[in-house]
Amino acid sequence: MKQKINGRTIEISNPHKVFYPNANITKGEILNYYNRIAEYMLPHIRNRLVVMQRFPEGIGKEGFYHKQVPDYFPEWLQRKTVTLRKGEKQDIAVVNKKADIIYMAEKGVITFHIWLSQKDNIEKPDKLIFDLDPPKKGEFSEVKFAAYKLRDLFQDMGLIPYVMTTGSKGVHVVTPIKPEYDFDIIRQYVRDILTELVKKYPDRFTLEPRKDERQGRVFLDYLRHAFGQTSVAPYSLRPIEGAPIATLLEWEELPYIENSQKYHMKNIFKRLSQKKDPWKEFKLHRKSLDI
DNA sequence: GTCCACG
DNA sequence: CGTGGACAACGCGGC
DNA sequence: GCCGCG
Ligand SMILES: [Mn+2]
Ligand SMILES: [Mn+2]
Repeated sequence: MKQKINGRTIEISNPHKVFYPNANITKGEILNYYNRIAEYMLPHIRNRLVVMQRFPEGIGKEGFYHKQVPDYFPEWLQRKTVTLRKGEKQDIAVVNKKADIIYMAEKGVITFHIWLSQKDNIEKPDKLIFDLDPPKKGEFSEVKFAAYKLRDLFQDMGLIPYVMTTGSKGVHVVTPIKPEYDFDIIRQYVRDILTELVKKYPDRFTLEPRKDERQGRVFLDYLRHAFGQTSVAPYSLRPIEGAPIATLLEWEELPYIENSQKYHMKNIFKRLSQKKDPWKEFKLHRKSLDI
């Protein structure tokens, strides 16, 4: 079977292979999903380097993260050569068009993880991302409490924070910024800010990286702010039964969200047909940080 | 999903 | 010619 | 340097 997109012909293999065993979702359905969702994804993923999380045998078998684009990927898929901390070079995939998403999905990519910077300015992130997860199963309300506190914090700084489910356990609070500072500067800056917030709520928040030291507190994960680190792309599927999706929200919806997997392959298009883009103004809301 | 050494 | 097995990430914090 | 973590 073949599909033609953006003038590229993509050969689709094994469309009937089951990728989500429990729900019986096939590779063909995943490709159909990415075909339909691409227009919503592209504004957020375009011009960014991506790490592919691949499950060529479905989520019932082991998957892997894939950064170095293999030579057998087509020449039309853009690579960006980056130098790792250890000095080695790596050719990372860049998403520019719908065909890029579909090609990667054809190669078993279920989840797209994207850089916080764009391809022409890879050293400088254009958004802040804080990853908030429940300290224990079923404590999503703690995640929401943390999200609101971060929202207030950034709004008070004159910034415009947004919120999304990750489709896994928690949420991301994402704030657009002008790409003016390197990752290391940003990370130190946000860490200092969060340290103050933790002082205010020492029994609910922590910056402790070791799980067994968190003691029921929400880890305010700021560690995505580093060169080469990624976060899940908007509208990416997750490799979890039920095919949950990282979904952009309005702050006004958050009170009614009870878990991170509320939106999934079976209900997302109903939502999209009823709701205007909750992040429509995201790029317009990039502000300078006062560092 | 693709590659390739090996039978 | 067919196929089993190899392969496909990395940066940060803290000890 | 290595482990836990995402
Ligand atoms: Mn998370
Ligand atoms: Mn295979």
